[in-house]
Amino acid sequence: MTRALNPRDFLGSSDEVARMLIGCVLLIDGVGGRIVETEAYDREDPASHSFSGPTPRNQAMFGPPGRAYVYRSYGIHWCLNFVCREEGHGAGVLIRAIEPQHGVQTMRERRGLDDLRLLCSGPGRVGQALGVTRELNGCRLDQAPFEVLAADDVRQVLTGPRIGISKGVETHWRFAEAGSRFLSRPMR
DNA sequence: CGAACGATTAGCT
DNA sequence: GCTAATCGTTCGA
Repeated sequence: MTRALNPRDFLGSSDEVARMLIGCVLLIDGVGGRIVETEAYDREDPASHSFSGPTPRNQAMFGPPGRAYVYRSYGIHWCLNFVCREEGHGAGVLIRAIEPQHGVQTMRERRGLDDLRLLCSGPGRVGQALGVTRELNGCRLDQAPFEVLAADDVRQVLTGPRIGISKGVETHWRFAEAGSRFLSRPMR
């Protein structure tokens, strides 16, 4: 039996939650799979959207934990975060890569690709494959259309520097499942 | 109000 | 490896 995560599971610091999420299963309307790569962000973190305080875009990051924070990246991609820590803090975990398991055909159609390895290996790709849109911003992760299931097996988690940021480079808050073929980039 | 800049990706060299 | 695509958000004047 796999347990569904509830808001209490997201009370930890963003790096703790980001590590915990590796191996958990994320589904949106039944489509998704195993989370294999995450990154943590926090209010006291110059790389974070929340660093300069609440704005219209990042308000979900300052809302209750256990909900989604969705933002548009480079004017093109929808990226999905899980809000964590206490309400008002501004902490979150970016879902960077998933191992496709459920609704693979739907994901292939949304992505216009067949290659399993390229379906969800990057935050923008995850958004497209799982059908993430602005409407999901602020939605609870323990209610439809979301399902987040606790990891049922433990594998080694690697850490390293986050990708695509210019500040906070020294904070190694990227987490990935060791040996996964579905990472956005290999973990050194 | 204008302008710079992304928590990226795909496609080409 | 390099860069265009593409547009909402943020910040300075």
